[in-house]
Amino acid sequence: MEPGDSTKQARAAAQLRKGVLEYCVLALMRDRPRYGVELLHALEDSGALATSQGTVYPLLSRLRRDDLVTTTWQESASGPPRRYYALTDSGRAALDEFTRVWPGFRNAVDAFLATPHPSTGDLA
Amino acid sequence: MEPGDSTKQARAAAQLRKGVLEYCVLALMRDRPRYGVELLHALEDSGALATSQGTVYPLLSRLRRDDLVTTTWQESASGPPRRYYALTDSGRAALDEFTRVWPGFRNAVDAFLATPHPSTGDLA
DNA sequence: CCTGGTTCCATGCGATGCAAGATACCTGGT
DNA sequence: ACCAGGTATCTTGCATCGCATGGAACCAGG
Repeated sequence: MEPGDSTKQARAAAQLRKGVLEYCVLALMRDRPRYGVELLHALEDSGALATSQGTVYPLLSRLRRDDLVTTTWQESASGPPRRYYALTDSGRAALDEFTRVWPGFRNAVDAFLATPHPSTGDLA
Repeated sequence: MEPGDSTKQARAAAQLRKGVLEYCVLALMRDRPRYGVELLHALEDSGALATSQGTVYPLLSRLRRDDLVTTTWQESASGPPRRYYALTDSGRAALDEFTRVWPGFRNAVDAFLATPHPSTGDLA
């Protein structure tokens, strides 16, 4: 996906990311603290959720503002210090919430796409 | 889900809807033309994608503006006339695009949520 | 000193969902 | 004729979010 890509497919994928990215980032921190570029690379590797720094850093700022993550600076062997992001209790709760909500949402979309007649309610 | 609901769960679901609603509405028109309130009820029935008129009508306006749907007025036996929305070729193409993109996206999110270690790339 | 790689962050724009309100049509009761 | 209630459409203003762009700081090597 090149930067200047503005095809319909890219547009659909872009809209799709909205709101989900936040929780995928939280999920990445579930095991251990991560730093910005690390998260960026993990999202890139996933393919469908690849994004840019201009998206991740404001997102991380919001997470910190809402007390979903805490941060600690840590020296790096090769490069400037890294700011590591770790889940707070609120952050873990939010992630759990999302994990509960997601399957229902996913199945609903699957139903709309799969079924020829996703049931308007009537059958007459 | 009450109107004034602002719990974390509702917030997560709201963010989730972004970008997906458009294509679910298109999917609902796949078989036959539908009118606003009909679409609204179908979304309500799905549970996870329930929304309000203030969301659906601007969305339908955008779809019409982008030539993804065409509309025709039709009398109703009980009530004011209804504006029926039908897919255009572009609309059907957009729906197909989304149908192609969605599984990859869905699986990516599933992977992030399910796996304890969604692979930062390293395995050492 | 200067180039290049790594890491962080802020600004401005466009798009989207939503609450709230406004308008119009039809039916039925008084 | 009048009014209330349900059906159906649409608009306005707000908050949020993803993203392109640009900038700043730190380290290593030539």
